[in-house]
Amino acid sequence: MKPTNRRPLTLRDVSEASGVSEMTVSRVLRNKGDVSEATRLRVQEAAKRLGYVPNKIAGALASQRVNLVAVIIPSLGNMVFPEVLSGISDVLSGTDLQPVVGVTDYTPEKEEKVLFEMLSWRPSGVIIAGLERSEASRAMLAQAGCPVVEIMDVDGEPVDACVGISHRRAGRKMAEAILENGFKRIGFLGTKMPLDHRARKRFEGFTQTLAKAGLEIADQEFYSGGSALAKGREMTEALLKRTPDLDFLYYSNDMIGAGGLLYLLEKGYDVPGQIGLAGFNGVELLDGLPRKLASMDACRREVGERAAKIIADRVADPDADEGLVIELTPKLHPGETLNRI
Amino acid sequence: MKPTNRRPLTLRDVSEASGVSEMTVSRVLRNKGDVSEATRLRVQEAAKRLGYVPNKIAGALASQRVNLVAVIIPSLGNMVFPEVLSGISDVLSGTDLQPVVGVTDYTPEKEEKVLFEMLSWRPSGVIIAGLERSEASRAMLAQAGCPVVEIMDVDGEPVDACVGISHRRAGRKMAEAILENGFKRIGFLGTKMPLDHRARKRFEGFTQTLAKAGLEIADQEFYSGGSALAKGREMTEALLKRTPDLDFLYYSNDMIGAGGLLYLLEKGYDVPGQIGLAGFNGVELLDGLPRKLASMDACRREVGERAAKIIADRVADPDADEGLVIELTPKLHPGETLNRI
DNA sequence: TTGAAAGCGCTAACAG
DNA sequence: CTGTTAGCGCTTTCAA
Repeated sequence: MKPTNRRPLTLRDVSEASGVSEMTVSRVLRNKGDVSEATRLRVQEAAKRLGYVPNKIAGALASQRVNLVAVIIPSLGNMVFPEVLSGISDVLSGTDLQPVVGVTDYTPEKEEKVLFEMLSWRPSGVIIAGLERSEASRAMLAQAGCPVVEIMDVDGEPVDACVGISHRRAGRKMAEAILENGFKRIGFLGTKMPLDHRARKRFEGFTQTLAKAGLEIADQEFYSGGSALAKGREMTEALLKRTPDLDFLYYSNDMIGAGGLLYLLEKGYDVPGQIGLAGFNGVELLDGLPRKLASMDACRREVGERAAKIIADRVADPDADEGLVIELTPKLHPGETLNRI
Repeated sequence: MKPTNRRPLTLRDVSEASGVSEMTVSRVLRNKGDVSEATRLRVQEAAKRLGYVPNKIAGALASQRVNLVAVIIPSLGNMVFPEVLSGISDVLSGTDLQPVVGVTDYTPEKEEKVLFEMLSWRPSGVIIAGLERSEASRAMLAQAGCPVVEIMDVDGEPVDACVGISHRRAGRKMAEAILENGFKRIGFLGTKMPLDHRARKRFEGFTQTLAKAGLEIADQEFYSGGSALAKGREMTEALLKRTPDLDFLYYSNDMIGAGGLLYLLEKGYDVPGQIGLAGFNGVELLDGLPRKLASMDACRREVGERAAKIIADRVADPDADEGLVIELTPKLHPGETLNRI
């Protein structure tokens, strides 16, 4: 089967093939307005026979409406974002809206570019991760003329609506749980990403609560690139070599936490008796680990669902929910690496 | 910062603000044609000051060109596809083309829908996973009037171009390696997905090679849904409980393989002395496992890169590479769970 | 180097 | 229920 037709078909072709006016053909193809059953059938038959695919570009220009929702996230490799997407996608599939994904690689420059590119298609809404961005990006969002939902974080000033958790609060909560369990010599392992503001806020909340208890991070280690699982091992080894008396390791994500856990169990550490562990995100992966890693669930699916809901509602009624801020509560999963009974 | 302007700006607004004709404004904004430095600056200043974002819908309709490449894949949760995407994205970022992702959830119906939806935006090219699809989908691709690259598999009849590995060959190759190492009682663990044609073909190639050696799969187990790592554990346990004398387990993906590996090591099995293991995909994750799982690399990144290259070349020159088929060679990574020296 | 006119393929609005 | 008439905001083409 080889490409046959260079010129894509137009409404006119269907109109001629069916002997019905373009306008009526358009009505049939959009299920809009009343059309007699007879004409409907003739048109549908002709459209299908010819293999007509409507031109949404022309349709969008004429109707001034585009059923696309721009979804802008930092990365797809993270497991976290696909889950948000799937929440969005589930909700939107109940409407006629369609998500379109753009990726920023955690850089404000790329974000600006992607945002500009997507807005130039005049989407019906924008869902975008985080609250920190360039002035130019904020300006574009403010002028977009469509609903904007910033997601995954609520610690900051949204342009419009906002759904997420407070990462500062999440960091504090984890610190409290660790302190309650009597851990004192705490190490931190994270990513070398100054632009991951959510990780930064968790870290701030974490250290802040430790400080209140008169403690500080005893040692820390950062990585970038490579297999997170392998890096978790390496960093854990390096950290404990340098500071052997640590009794707790707080990882900025579950993947490196899992690597650390595997390493410690292999080396015969008593977890959590001798050393406690916790990660962040509550990823599904944890279920298969030899011991369940403590973590905190960032409500990723729900974030996606709520954000999509806000867009859908606003598309239906432009005044609904303007500037709405939804703070979700991250749940602590103590797993088997945090509680010393 | 609140949304200020309901009506998005048009070229005309910039034209009026700068005192330059719409046409010349358009030229400046697209770097097309000769414009005097003076006018160029005035226009750029005005556009930036107003925060003008061009309307690509109108532009695309007028110019009959869209710089979008439709990328259609079964899932984002799989880790495999984000890697392909990143290959595509890397290559396209060197052009003015932009990928747009659609997800089919491994169903032909959703694929048909997504494909129709994307084609109705008249993309410059289509990259789509797999070779098996409904007649309607094939027809749409054939009529699309743009380059089409089917990826990840070469065992079948492409509509146009094609880049991937032969999964049948991959299955055979793995079987050969297993046989060479003297394993005889082989179990298979996979997903319950009749529509995952690539997994099916690997399985066929695998059993076919076993058959030539007078062997067959001794037992098998399938799963669907849930944490793949956890499922890998459960299935492994179930399989060995039922058929304790297996000496090799072939997993249809690395994640369940990793779960199985963790389970076996925990239970004190001698791997690969007592029982050998292999997965498929060569995911990065494997580097952090206690013992490196044997696997086979599906060249995911390269597949993405090559596919994007084909599209880019064809956009530049419509006659380039038509119907090109590129078969990549999957590499076997024996890891530490296959070779008994 | 700049501008004016004529659509791109479709749909809103109105008339029959 | 069906058709006609005007654009949507931009770019192509041609003229100045």
